[in-house]
Amino acid sequence: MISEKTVERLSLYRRILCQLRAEGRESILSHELAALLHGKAAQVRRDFMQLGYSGVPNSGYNVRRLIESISDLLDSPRMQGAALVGLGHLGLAILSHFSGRWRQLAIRAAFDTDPAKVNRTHHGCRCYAMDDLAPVVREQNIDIGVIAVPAEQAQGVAEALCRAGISGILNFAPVRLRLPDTVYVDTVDLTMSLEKVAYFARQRVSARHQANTAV
Amino acid sequence: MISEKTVERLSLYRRILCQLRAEGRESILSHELAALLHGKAAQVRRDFMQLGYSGVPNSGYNVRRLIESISDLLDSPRMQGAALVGLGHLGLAILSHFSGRWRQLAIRAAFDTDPAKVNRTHHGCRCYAMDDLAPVVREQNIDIGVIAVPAEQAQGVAEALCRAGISGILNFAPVRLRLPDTVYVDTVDLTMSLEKVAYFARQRVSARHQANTAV
DNA sequence: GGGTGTGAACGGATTCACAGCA
DNA sequence: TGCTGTGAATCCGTTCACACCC
Repeated sequence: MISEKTVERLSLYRRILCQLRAEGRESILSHELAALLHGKAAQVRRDFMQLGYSGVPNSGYNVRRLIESISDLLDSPRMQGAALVGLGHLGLAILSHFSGRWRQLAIRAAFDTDPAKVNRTHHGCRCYAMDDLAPVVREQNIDIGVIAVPAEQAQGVAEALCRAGISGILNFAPVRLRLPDTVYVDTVDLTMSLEKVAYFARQRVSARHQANTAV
Repeated sequence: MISEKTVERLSLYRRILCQLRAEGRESILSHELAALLHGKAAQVRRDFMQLGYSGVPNSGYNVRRLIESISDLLDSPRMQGAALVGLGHLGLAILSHFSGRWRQLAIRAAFDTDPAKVNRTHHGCRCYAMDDLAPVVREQNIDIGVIAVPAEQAQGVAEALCRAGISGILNFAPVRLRLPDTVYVDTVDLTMSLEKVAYFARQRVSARHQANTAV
């Protein structure tokens, strides 16, 4: 019902709104929020329309209520747990990034094949052996998997997570996962992102050069 | 001229094609490639059309030539260099991910404020103090910046990179950077990605449940 | 026959533009 | 007056469908 793009923006709105609230701001206009997001005011209004939250003409949106409204949509009524597989640098980065920040969504367990990491706590999160994946996922009521293992192992790990009953995966391995479409998959591909930046950076350079010579 | 989405896919095509080449595969049909990408054949053909590379009816595309053709577009004729700012777990993850993998695009220098990291080599990459950013960027002919610092410092780092003359930024900090539009910016937002997965994972669960009860 | 290349149709997301309201 | 909510228009990416070629 609500589109992927809209959900992404709602997540960003919420983050910005929380900052504003912390600064004591009580209300905000659509075009102010748009400016902060590099978007257009109409888009902001349409997103909130989908949310079902209404603002007030001339005084805008109430920051606190808007945050609540977005949270009603984005957060699960019951706690959602995530499992992280792979405790290399990337896994550790993810762990420290998410450690203890959200109440409604937390990484509850980590998994790795390295015996030196297993049965220890990293950034406040216990690391288990891969064999324990299914039981731990079930016991801790985990329904999201985060994959931070090398490309070769990603497909296997993804399948194991699915068998354990997970319903969403955030994948950092540079592979297109083949999974039943009962699970939602989002892949963050660092290589692709860097190549994209490299390409468009070059375009900007030549555009700049062109503009200079055109004058 | 060529869209962002298309560039993303070209990057993925190339990776898959390189694997195929390594396996000794000489040619491939549009619908085979589409299947590997979870896309449609028409899309693949259209992407290659934009590239200006033509296949042959009934025998498809020559793998080696196609890779060359994509590389002509994506890779810079002269080497492109990148600078990484922030050597926390995320920075190290990025460094090890990209270390020595590409000839046309490499991370040439890293920067951090921590004196324990400065003037040492990490994953084959020298770490400099932040003060050296501008001179090193200029000397090493770097035109891409990768930001892997905490949110609070990201804007400042981004501005410093711009002043040093960079033309593209890959940003991992959860902030919308405000920069002149002469630089291309792509932000990879882990928090947003995870929240998105969490949301759609929930939707899948209820969809599954609905399907079960509907029968 | 079974591919490719591509104009045309489609669909979803964004933006415009304006009615309605404080 | 200056904002919000929203139908209508527009834009852009994707997909269809078919002419053309091996």
